[in-house]
Amino acid sequence: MNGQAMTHPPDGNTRTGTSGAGAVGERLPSRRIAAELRAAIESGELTAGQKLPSERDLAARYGTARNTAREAVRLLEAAGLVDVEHGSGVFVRRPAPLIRLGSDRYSRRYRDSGLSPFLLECARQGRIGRFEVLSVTRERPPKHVASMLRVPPEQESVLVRENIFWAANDPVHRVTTYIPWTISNGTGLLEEEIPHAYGIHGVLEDCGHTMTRYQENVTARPASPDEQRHLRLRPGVWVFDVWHTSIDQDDLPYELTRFVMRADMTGLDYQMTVG
Amino acid sequence: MNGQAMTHPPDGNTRTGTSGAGAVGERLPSRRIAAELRAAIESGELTAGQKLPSERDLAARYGTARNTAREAVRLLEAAGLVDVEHGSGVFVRRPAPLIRLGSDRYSRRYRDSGLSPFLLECARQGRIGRFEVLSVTRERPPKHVASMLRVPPEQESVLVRENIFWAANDPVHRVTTYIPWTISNGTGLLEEEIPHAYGIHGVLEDCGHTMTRYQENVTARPASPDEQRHLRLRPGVWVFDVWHTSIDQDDLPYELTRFVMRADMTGLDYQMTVG
DNA sequence: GAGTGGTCTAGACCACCTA
DNA sequence: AGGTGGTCTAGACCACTCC
Repeated sequence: MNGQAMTHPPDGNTRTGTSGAGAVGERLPSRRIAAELRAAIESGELTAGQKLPSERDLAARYGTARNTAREAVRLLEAAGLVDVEHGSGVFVRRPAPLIRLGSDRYSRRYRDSGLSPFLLECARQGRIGRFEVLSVTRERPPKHVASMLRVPPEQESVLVRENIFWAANDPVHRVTTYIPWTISNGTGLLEEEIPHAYGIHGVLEDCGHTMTRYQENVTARPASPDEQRHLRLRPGVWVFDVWHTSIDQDDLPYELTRFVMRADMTGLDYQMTVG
Repeated sequence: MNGQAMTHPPDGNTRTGTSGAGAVGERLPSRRIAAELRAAIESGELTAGQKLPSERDLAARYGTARNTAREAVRLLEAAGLVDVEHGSGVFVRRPAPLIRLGSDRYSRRYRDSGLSPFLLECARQGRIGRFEVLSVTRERPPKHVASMLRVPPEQESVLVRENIFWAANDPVHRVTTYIPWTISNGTGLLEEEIPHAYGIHGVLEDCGHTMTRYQENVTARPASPDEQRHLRLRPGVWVFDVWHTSIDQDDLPYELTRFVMRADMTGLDYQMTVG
């Protein structure tokens, strides 16, 4: 038999009946296999961490080519239901613990905790956070950054700090911070090691910029190849792309940070007052 | 020749040199094709809306099987770079216009615009928004909803409204609103047509609940099959999953809404004050 | 070394779109 | 009708993991 003219749906196979009714109605073999596995996962028949049958097993059970079983696994992976481990197998995904970022994380009441906002959130959630400094440079700002920070692009430069934020053993955020050179000059922020327990915001506060409000623009998109590497992302995982602007007591935007956060391990909580 | 022992990389093909250096270093044929197409897109050689070579073309050009060219297209699709149209071809994706939701959309200063928050944002951005009512029911609340709304789950019921929000011809949000029955009873909110120009929040305001603050919890995840249908999502597109809680002048959470928003067409803007 | 997923071949027929 | 993507077959070899 050749081609797709399927005349042998595995109607009599042993799985029918053990999985939910969700799998009924799927006509394509790959979708049908995926739907049955999905039903098994959602019904709890297959539990988190448990191993699925191998692709060769599935193909044999359903009487399909291996590629077809493989396609089914792919659908489940894209849906975020399973983790595929090269060489070991396919496993029902264990939901990753979220790092929840609260909108109060910059509040002055945490000023004396000795923790910068990200480390504070990690500590709140019982995880050990840390920073990795990728680079600290002085650069001409991109147009978008220059206009946000009110820096004339042809005149001034900005301090750029590139970081990875880690929660336990997972790299979760790729962070780029821009500060006008006129503000950061002489503060020690050009050093890798930040000379303040409270981090960048401690330093900026000491030199006269207190955060009175901030703005965050949130979008989401597929990760770039670069981000997939840095954040060790499985294929198909999206990222949050958050642009954060800090505004001081004089209404001056004095710091701009881009957070690229793996969207499968990040939550954002905002508490707003209505004016 | 069989198997993957590739001994004929298309080194002398005509594309080499026309695409960027980003394609160099890819060893697998599928990745290499994807990288060259990606480079062509990112360099502007292929512009938005333009058609890519057909899978059969690509396979011939690179001397691979069609499946291999297809895999390359798949990678680009997952990266959000192209749209695959069954029967017509593969096209460089035209960035979809974002609906930006501002944190001030519930502000009372828009009270007299005659537009509810979503329609307001559409109008601001020059698009025509509309609601589609899927269902209006009275139900026992899920545990999570009951606790948020402080409704004892075994005693009370909630009004549940299911909507699709449309921006022009795109379904963009799948919205579920929960209101304690003790609050919504007798307000006319059980009707499909909401008896107030300002929408649900107008009705609730008239019966004594003014929004003084709200809370939004934002996560993102792959769309469920159901959401893919309702929002007409291309494979691989994620959704924002936003739980919004409205809190009134007496600090009572009186309304809970879940927004499932296609993440490729939605942005969230928050303006925060630091306490 | 046995078993798993990762990639590839060289075909095939089906579903859809455009003309 | 002809071209495009969608799915499938029945094989193959490679890369990785675990015993």
